[in-house]
Amino acid sequence: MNLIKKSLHDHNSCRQKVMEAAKLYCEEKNLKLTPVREAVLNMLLNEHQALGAYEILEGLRISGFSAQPPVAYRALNFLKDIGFVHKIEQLNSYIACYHPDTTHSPVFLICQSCNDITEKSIDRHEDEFNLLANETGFEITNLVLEAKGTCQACLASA
Amino acid sequence: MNLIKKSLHDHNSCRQKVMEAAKLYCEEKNLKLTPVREAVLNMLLNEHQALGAYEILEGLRISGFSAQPPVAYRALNFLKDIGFVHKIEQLNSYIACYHPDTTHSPVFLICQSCNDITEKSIDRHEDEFNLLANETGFEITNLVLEAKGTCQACLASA
DNA sequence: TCATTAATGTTATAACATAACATGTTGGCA
DNA sequence: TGCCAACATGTTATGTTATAACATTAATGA
Ligand SMILES: [Zn+2]
Ligand SMILES: [Zn+2]
Ligand SMILES: [Zn+2]
Ligand SMILES: [Zn+2]
Repeated sequence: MNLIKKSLHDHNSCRQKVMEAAKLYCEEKNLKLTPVREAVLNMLLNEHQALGAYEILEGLRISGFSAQPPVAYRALNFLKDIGFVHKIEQLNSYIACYHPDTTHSPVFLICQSCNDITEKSIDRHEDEFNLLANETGFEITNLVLEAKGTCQACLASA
Repeated sequence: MNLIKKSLHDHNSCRQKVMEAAKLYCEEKNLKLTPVREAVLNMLLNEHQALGAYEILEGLRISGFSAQPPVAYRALNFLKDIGFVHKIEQLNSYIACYHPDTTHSPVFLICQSCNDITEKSIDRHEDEFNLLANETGFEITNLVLEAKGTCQACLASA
């Protein structure tokens, strides 16, 4: 975990803000942010990094929830569907989104050295992908954009 | 499988061309395209679609090779490392590359309706990703770019 | 020849994910 | 209130993907 980065922002307030947003969103859409779902989101917000489903599950077990795999996967998929969690495909792991307020195509920068993951965003209507896809009449519904490499901090300390 | 597309090009010659290229490449780089590796590449070139590691394994078993998982994974990883096979992260499956001659960042268009996968390519030095990454001093070593959606043929017949 | 490296064989297990069905909870409506 | 329908959770079992670890064999080249 990138400790420098973690300390550079008011993590507590950032966590609370997103949790509030999630509650509001669910209220508006008449969806339920149940205890399990809230616990999963909270765990991901706390960690501020990608977690595997079985790590989530372990956290749920500790918190007294049922700890069978479907419990974790259901909560993760719910949160993913409403845009508050993204799946990192290359890592088979899940990460909280800190700017879920807009429809966005997340771009993940995954540092292979410190495991820190940065979420960036691209404008879906200006990106190369829709251009590429349009050439062949392909209609995009979902984009997975992940870059592996080395972050600035790790490059500097190498 | 997209039969239209498959029939639109001389698949046999395209397969042979890539296989030749792979042999040449390995010769030049002093790498060995061993029987198992060649069998795996051939299978992927024949199918012209993404296959899971265990489908590959079944093919190997039929061809008389040892059929334990590591056999398939080693061959797939070898072919991936030299750029003749790509992994589709969203599908946990593997697909042959038909233009492995240049260093390229593949972009996959995955049709959710017919399962056809189209590989496109972006210029690594002009793409948005390096711009995004550069902003934060991140150095990219590998890109995963996958779009899910609906292909032209499926859109037309819907 | 003999040491070194690369490749393959083999067993076992880890890690990730879902099917299927039972049970509980909630909220509307007769 | 009693009932139903929809949703959420609990639970068991199993499916799917991938690697660790170590033994064996094959090729390379002093
Ligand atoms: Zn996001
Ligand atoms: Zn780093
Ligand atoms: Zn390619
Ligand atoms: Zn299609």
